Amino acid sequence: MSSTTTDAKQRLLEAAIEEFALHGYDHGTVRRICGKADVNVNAVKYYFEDKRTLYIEAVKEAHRARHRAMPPGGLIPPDDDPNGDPAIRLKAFIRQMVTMAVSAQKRIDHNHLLIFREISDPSEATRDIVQEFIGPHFRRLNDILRQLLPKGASDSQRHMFAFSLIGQCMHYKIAGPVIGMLISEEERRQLSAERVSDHIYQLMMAGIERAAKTDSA
Amino acid sequence: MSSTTTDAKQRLLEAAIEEFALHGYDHGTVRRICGKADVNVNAVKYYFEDKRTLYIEAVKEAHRARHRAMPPGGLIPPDDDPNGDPAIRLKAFIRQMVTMAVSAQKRIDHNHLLIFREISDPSEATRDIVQEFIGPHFRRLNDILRQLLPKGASDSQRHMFAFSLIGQCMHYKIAGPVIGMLISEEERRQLSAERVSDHIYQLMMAGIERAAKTDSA
DNA sequence: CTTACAATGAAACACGCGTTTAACTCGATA
DNA sequence: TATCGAGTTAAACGCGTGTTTCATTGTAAG
Repeated sequence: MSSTTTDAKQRLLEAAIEEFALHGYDHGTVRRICGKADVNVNAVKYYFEDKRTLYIEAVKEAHRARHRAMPPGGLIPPDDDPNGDPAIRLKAFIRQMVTMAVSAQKRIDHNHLLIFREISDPSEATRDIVQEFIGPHFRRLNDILRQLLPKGASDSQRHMFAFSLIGQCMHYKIAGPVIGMLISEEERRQLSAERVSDHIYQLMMAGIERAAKTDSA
Repeated sequence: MSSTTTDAKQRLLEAAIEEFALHGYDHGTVRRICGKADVNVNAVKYYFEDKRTLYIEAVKEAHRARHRAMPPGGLIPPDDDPNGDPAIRLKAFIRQMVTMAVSAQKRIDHNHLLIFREISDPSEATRDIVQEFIGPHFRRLNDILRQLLPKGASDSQRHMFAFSLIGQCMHYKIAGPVIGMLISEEERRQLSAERVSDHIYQLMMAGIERAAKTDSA
């Protein structure tokens, strides 16, 4: 059995996910990764040729790991019925994304962190990530919005709504440190995933309803 | 006359703004900066002690430069009357921010780039930047929102509206590359600063009006 | 027992970085 | 003219990085 080799490679991958999620590709060092994985620095060349390849494989592994451990609370909820109430689906979508954005600090989910980082700081692997990982979610969001927006809404109109939603959710993660400097710590605690996601939901629904009115007018 | 010294220091600052705006603090190298400024590497120690101080001074200079070259189309329009129609002020605020976000590619404005980078990728200087530069804009936005939102709206409620606005605008810059991978190039061109800012304005106003209704109910 | 080979380990290499040192230039001043 | 000091220059230092080399281990096959 080549159990040890698989173990070492797997440990290396998981350590890389954590390292790159916390520090990004550039700031992440192979020495720290190997330290976490308890393997020699040479292992990265042995198993992955170089740092760049290790990173790409780590992102892919993070993707696979997320699909493996989907329930409960996965990104694509198993009960997201395409024929369900689109408003409820939208609310759930927002809730999940905000939770990812604001709660990634306490319950550290390196797989999610890595994806967020890829979006805000693209690397050579971003094209793959977008196609394999982000694309499906973006299409699902667009499906929901298509049902909610008036029939006459154009693709670009719908996409702007999608970007508005995504932008709001991601802002709490990306600008997290700056937000912490702009408001008091006490108020920061009040911005729970529940409150924030509800706010975004109300805002989106209000905009959608307005679009419906101006469209019919 | 100490014209040459001032020249060298100024050239260093401007080169640093460009370098840090394009590559960020970590990726920016003092050697490249000195190359652009056509000065010796030691000049950064001579004039600014070290890289970090040079960076902070560069950001401050970028701030000053923006205020110097304010009209036309500056971030804080000279005609932003605190007593003017808050809806119009909001529209202008959004328009300016979106313009910064989407047009920073063609007309390279290193000063703006530097600020955006500070928000999405904080450095040691971020605390200063937030206090001196971002804070005033954030407060101005909150002044506008305070006039538009119902009296009973809490601080955190108003702040969430502010973050929603900022998040939407910044998303077009931060997730620019990913957006380019999600939609066609033709549609990408359709997302002009005018359309996007109008969309965000409509969305925000709809949300504000809904808040007013639910508040009075 | 010997061999073969995957796996590991320790050390060094080559490079770029920020930083520092020390020498040099050159105009102002006494 | 001699002196001083601000400005500038070239070279090196110390460090951390990704990467490479080469020796060593452990295990399975011949």
